[in-house]
Amino acid sequence: MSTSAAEQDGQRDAAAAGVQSVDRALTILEVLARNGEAGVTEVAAELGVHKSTAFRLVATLEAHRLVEQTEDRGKYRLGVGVLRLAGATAARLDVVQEARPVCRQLAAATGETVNITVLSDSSALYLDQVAGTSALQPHNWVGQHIPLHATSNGKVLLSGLDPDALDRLLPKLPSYTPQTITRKAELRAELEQVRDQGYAVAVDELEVGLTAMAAPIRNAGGDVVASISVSGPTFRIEQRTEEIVRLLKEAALEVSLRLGWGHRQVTTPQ
Amino acid sequence: MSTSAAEQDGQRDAAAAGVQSVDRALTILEVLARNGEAGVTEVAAELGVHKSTAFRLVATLEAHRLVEQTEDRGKYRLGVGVLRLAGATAARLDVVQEARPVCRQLAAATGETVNITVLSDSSALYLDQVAGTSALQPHNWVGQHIPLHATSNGKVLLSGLDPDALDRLLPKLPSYTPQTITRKAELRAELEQVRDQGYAVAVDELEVGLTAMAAPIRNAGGDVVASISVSGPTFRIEQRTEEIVRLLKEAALEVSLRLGWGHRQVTTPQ
DNA sequence: GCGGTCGTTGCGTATGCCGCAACCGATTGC
DNA sequence: GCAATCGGTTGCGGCATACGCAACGACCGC
Repeated sequence: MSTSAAEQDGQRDAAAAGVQSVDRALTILEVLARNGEAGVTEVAAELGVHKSTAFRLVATLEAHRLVEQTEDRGKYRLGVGVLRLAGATAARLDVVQEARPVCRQLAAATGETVNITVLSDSSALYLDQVAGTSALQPHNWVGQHIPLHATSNGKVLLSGLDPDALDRLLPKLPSYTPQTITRKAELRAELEQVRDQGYAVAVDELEVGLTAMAAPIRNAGGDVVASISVSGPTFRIEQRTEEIVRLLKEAALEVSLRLGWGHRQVTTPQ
Repeated sequence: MSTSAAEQDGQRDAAAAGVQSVDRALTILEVLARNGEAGVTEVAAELGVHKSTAFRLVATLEAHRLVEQTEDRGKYRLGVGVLRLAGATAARLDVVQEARPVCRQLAAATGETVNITVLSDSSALYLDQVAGTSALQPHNWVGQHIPLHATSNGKVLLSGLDPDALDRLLPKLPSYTPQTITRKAELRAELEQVRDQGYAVAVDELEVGLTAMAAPIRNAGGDVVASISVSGPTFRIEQRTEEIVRLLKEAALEVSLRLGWGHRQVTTPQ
């Protein structure tokens, strides 16, 4: 808490973080995640600490392979250690564990990219991705937070919540393309339809030319705990919607069954 | 330094880590990645520090969402923050970029041409090539689409797919030389062998006089995302297969590690 | 070549972390 | 039902340790 006269950015929630040096080190990771690359001086300025302090912290992170420097004398960026940790994290989540073989098969059957998402912090957190056979990885979404109202996964996740949670999670509905749903009433109607038909569609709503379809994954209690989606270029998807929806719903059901859904009386009120 | 009477595992490289508390915190992440879950007491024992120290560190990690505690009785495990960081890392991950220095070294060590390929549209797409030291140079394959069943790279890429994808991708197996595999059953057996031994060989199967060997490159999820190969005139390769295979597998492993392939035993409770 | 910037390193100091011990809630044994 | 145990959590004081300072070498651009 020294130099309480930190004039630059007062909005940093510096307090309430137990160990100062660790907190600073982890903040460095977040800075690197945000900026992609950063030098020691830049990091030091962002933390409001001395250059040498930032360097020691970065060096410690580097010793654990969490960051790496681009060249001998260069900037720093996130390292492979992060990916190892992420692999262990994903392996721990039983949703991912159970869903992975199903995702593989779904990706093979449709030829498109398959994703698993969960609700996290008012957005859709992408947990896993299996690339389709068509081509190179279009985009790796894993770890990204994506708006709920502009994606098929998001709609599915929202459809599992009680209606008033909608206002709490999504006070506003920003627009990304002309197709993005921006009116609450329209979104509510859409979610109602998702609940009815058991899947969601998003055509050009997040990105023009990108279409995705998603279905809910339920746990033993019947709650929607995750969402599984198939996505690809609109022109490839739109001609095969029925087939993909069928495969998608089968896959979602399969994962739900593995998680224990349907094995006991479901007590969801109508 | 606390009393390093931690008798269990002496191999901890305690020294040479700049900031002590940060080093300990990051070690906690690694412990959690390895064990899946751990309590404060367990973590403290593993680090050789006091319970309270471990708790502060874990609490700081928790404030950054890198760990989270299970609701019931307060064990800790890796959190979603790790996935966010991984998303930022994966965004810049490029197979070619990560593989290039390794390819260079492999080309120098073997003196032969090294290639990187991925699966694309039912064939092997050559992404990168590093020429060997020999004067006798093959042509540049980069950008070419090459049949999957007649190349070592193709076999490796196929070996990462589920069996029924084979029929979809390769309805027919055209012949290029007398050595080309043209029967599905034979190809299946060959792929099985590739999976077992971790590399593939193709001798005179695409072009008479051309031999290639390839090994799989895997991403964090364990999928085969690319293939790396060493190729050259049959007469030069055939006498050094064991050496080349060893170097090749080392190189493939190195690239896989850079892409996050660090697979760990997960001791999830049954 | 010269000023500016960046990553890196030795050093002294007081800052912030660590170990101690006690607390609390839950679970177990008798 | 009570005591004993175990595991996570918290106040406190001493002292190790992480920090800021300043200087260095390397690089870049004017």
